[in-house]
Amino acid sequence: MTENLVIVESPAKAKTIEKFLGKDFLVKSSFGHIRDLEKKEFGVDIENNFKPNYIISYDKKSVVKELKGLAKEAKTVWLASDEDREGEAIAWHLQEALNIDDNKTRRIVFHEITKNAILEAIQSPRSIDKNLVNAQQARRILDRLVGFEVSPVLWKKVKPQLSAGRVQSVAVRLIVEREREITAFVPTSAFRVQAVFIVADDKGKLTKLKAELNKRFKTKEEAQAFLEKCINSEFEVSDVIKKPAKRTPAAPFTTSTLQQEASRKLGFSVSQTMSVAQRLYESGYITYMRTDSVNLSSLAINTAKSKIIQLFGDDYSQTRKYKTSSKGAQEAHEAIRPTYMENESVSGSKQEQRLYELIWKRSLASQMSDAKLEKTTINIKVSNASEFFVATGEVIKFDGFLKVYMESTDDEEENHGEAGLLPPMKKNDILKHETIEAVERFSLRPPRYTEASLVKKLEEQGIGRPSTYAPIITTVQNRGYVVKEDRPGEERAFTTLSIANGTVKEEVKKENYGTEKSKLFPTDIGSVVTDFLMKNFDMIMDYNFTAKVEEQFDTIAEGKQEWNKILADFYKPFHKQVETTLEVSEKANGERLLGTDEKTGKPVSVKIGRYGPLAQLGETGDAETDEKPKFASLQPGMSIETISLEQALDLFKLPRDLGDYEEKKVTVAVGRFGPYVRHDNKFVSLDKSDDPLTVTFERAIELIEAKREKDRKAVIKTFDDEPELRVLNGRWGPYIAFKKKNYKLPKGTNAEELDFDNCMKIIKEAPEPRKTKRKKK
DNA sequence: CAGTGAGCGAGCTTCCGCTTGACTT
Repeated sequence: MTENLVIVESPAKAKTIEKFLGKDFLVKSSFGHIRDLEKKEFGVDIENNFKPNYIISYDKKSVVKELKGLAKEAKTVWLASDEDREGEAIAWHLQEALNIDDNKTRRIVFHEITKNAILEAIQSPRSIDKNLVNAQQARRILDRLVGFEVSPVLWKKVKPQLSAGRVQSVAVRLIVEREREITAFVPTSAFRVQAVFIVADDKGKLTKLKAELNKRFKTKEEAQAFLEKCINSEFEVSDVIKKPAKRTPAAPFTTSTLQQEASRKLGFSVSQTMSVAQRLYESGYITYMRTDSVNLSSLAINTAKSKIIQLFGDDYSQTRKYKTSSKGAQEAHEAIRPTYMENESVSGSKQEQRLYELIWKRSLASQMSDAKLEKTTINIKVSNASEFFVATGEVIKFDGFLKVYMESTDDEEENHGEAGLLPPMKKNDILKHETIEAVERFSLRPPRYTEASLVKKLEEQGIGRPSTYAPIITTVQNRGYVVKEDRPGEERAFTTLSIANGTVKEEVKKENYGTEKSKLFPTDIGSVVTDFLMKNFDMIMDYNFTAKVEEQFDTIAEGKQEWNKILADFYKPFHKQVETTLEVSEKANGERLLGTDEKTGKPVSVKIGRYGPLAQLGETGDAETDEKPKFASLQPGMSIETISLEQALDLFKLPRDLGDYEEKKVTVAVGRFGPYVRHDNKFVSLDKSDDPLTVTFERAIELIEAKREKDRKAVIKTFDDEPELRVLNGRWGPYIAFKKKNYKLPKGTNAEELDFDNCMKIIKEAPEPRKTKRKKK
């Protein structure tokens, strides 16, 4: 029998701690929360002071059973869940669910997984902080009330199966509003003037110097006038200004900053980062990856220091303590850092190695000295004009932390990176110009969110927690509110002016802009739901709602307020909104009238239908003519908010009848899988370059014939005795098709040599397809 | 797999935060 049972949240943590504590301690894990509100019948008795009804979560039954047995045998049970609201609640639920006596329960906490921290914790146990637990219960119950009262309103007023919640609805709102800012954005253009000067040094060696004019011109005429003045101007250095500057390293990683940097530097998605980090954590290479703390243990700071001195010398070391600035941080863990700072790399997959290296560099850099720079600004006056050119350069005098790590940024500004060292120059030097060019540049619209920049925004607002950032991104996409995709950019013309042979030459060039990769776009349903919620549940949709209720939860944690009182205060006005909305609110479908079809004189509108966004031609309920309206689904990438009348009318042109081929109709249309040609009940996808609205009969036949040829090649073997049995060539190589089912060939089979008996044998021996319990759709 | 959009009614959906695997593609 073990004297001491220690329960932590994570199994990897349990393993580490067990080593520190020795044989008198058995360390087990609860795998997070073990109980939650009952889902059926709400799980909260609102009439009865919001009494929660907790049940053991389905997938925790065996864990709880095991822990219960161990707890019964142990003399002392140490509840060592995290030191935050959720951790305290886990400890309390454990005590309740495992039925542990108060006098044999000890509550302990530690912020870092080091031997000292753990031994110290064992020396100073406390009891469960019921106020903190109550703050968690209030949080949990409030989220249930919001989610389970508002979602059904959406089912009735918008569409079944939709969801709303304190976090997800606000996340969608951010994306919807950003998209509308982008739609409303009107770019302005201005002419930026850049010059390349030739500078000669003492020995007559020539170097180029790029400089930009201190002013942008609003019109082409102004830019032209300036360039004309330049033709006969002299260019003289009027100022050389040198200023020292410094840069400071960024704090070590939290979950949110790790997700951002892994996205920018390694191109990882938010969930990819988390699963790679999880593996590093389980291998013992890094500390816990779900944290909002930037704190490093003194042990880590010391090993980082000696590593830095060993690698780069004393000058590069500067120990620092970082403070968390993000709203609502609970700081139960350390920052994310290598377990052993001295390990520059670890074994594992390529991804694991790259993420580890990123974490190692960031952690090490955070304990290094500032980089010292010298910024040089050179002003060059133009004899015939009042404007002047400015060249800037930056020289690193001492690299400090930049030796290992440089943080990236999200901005899409075109000219990153300053020029490095400038050629030596002094006041009154006269410069010759190589080129002077005025280029029309357009203002930038607000950027769309990436997964990582959305996480950053949410964290800034105190919305969501490190353990939920990745799931939030998944949820809003699974609910169909948001899509992550690439979109092609558009082409636009811009004007350039340059000096050539003593005159100003004008050219019109083309550029692509607005190309998006892996960005978050709202869907129509996302926009409609957001509008509906904004109109009827402004309280929940307020960006400050979470911050406000967090303040309330804090007063509960401090013992200044009763948790049921806080909930009652919230629930009263909230529930009234629910009832009023159910009563008075119209069904929301985002309907928008686009105009009238000139041919038929009928109205054209768009809205969200049962199966998604659609365009409608004509009106319903015309009893006299008994004429039903025409419907057409919107195509991917179209939105009911931005579609034009012409685009909508185009949708009704499909399916198009192209004529007869082999006495059967050839039609072209757009289906769920894109544009296709249909002939004799067979479908052939159109090429990317084909437009279903204009594709010709000849081209359609070409596609049909190509498909036939391909199908012929797809059949490797048929059997006279059994027409339903065929050996086919598919996307993943040869396979057997038999009675509508497909069977893969055992490795090393030569498809050409298969005979009837071989095939039947493979079919017979094929493993039963496994049962799947897919939740989605 | 290449559609749908009338209307009725039964039965279902849904939240946020802690944790990992066990599942697909």
